[in-house]
Parts: sequence; C-alpha cells; structure tokens
Amino acid sequence: MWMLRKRDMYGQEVAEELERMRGTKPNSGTLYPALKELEKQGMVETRKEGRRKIYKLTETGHAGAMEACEYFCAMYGDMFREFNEIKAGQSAAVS
Amino acid sequence: MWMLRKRDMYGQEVAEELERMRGTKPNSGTLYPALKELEKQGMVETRKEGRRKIYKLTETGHAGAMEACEYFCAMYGDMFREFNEIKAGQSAAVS
DNA sequence: ATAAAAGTATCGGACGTCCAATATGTTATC
DNA sequence: GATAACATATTGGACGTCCGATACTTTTAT
Repeated sequence: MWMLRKRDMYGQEVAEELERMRGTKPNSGTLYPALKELEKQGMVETRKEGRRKIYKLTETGHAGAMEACEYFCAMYGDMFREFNEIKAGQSAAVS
Repeated sequence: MWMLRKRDMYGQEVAEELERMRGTKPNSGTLYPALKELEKQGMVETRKEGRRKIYKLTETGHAGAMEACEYFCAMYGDMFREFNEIKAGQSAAVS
C-alpha cells in the first residue's frame, strides 16, 4: 500500500518493488489475493490497460496507509532511530 | 532482542516493554517459548535471581540483533524516512 | 504455616501467511 | 493463426504465530 502512494502500478510492478525491498518476489498466490482484499476494502481501485490491471490507491487507501504506517512507526521508530545513530557513529569513526 | 541490547531483563519486563511499544502484552505462551528459542540459539544467556529469570544478550545475540535490524531497516527504511518527512511537513504547516 | 501473588513454563488449537501448482485470459511474434 | 510470453487468478496445503488454559515454582504477606 505504501508503495502505491507514489504511483499507480500493476501487479507485477508491485511484485518487483517488493523484491527490491526485501529480496524475494511474492508469489502470485500471495500477491493477487492481497490486492483483491485491498480492493474489496475500498483501499484500491483498478482499471485495465491491455493485459495489465492497474492498481490505484483511493482516498480511503491513502488514509489507511497513513494510519497503518503511524502504528508501525510508533512500534519500531525507536529501533530505527537508534540503528541509524549507530550506523552514523560507525561511519564517522572511519573518517 | 533489540530491547535486550540496552539492559538485561526478566520475562515480565520484556512483556511490559513490548506492551509499551505495540499496545498489547504478549501472552506467556508466546513470550517464553520465544525466549527459550533465543537461548537455544545462543542469542541470550540466563541467570536466576529469586523467582525471576534474567535474560542477557550474548555476543552472538548482539551480532544477531544488528544483522536482523540491518535487514529490517533495509526493507522499511524508505517508508520510515518518508513518513517522518510527511510528519515534519505537517507540523511545520501548523506553526 | 498457609494463602496469595509473582514469575516461569507447556500444551492445544485457532488463525494467518505464504508458496507451489495450476488455470485462464491477453498481447506479441513468427 | 499458432505459439510463446506476459499477466492475472484460484486452490490446496505446509508452516508459523499467537493466544487461552493450565500448571508449577518461588517469594511475600498474614
């Protein structure tokens, strides 16, 4: 969902983005049911372009993405910041 | 694991920290098997203090925590940064 | 000493996630 | 227009995660 905030994508693009992020591409049996569920919930809307089905985040979807991210960042934000500080300290020590 | 980097804790403390982070406390049926697994993997070592069992991250555990965090941050780092930028923009707009 | 409380621990099962296999429709290619 | 390639889709099942219930041990309170 967060990825779709930036631009509309079709299924395979979503899969490739996820591969870039986490190393492995989600199986189609994972991807499409997930997208379908988001559509059912009104988070995304779709249009067809040729053989591709393009997913676009709705208003509700934008709100939902922000809300989910809010929760997620509240959970792991400290860890993130701390990790970045450690990294920053390490690269500073090198120079 | 990340929490244990800062200080040793006993089980209930771990549970309470997790509650602060994510809102709900993990069930004991979730917590203790997880800690036991970490011990089995050599990530934590334990000592008893009274009725409490104190968990301490080992060298391996520190390395493991960093490695896991590295992976995690590589996955979600962009989202985090973007989210923070949005938040920063919003609070700037208010003032 | 006995009861209550705190902390640790285990077991079953419900539920979710993800993948492999497979199928179907659509656009290129020849 | 047959074949290959691309994209979407469904189903089944393996696996993992998490919780509720329950039990055990150790300490504190009375």
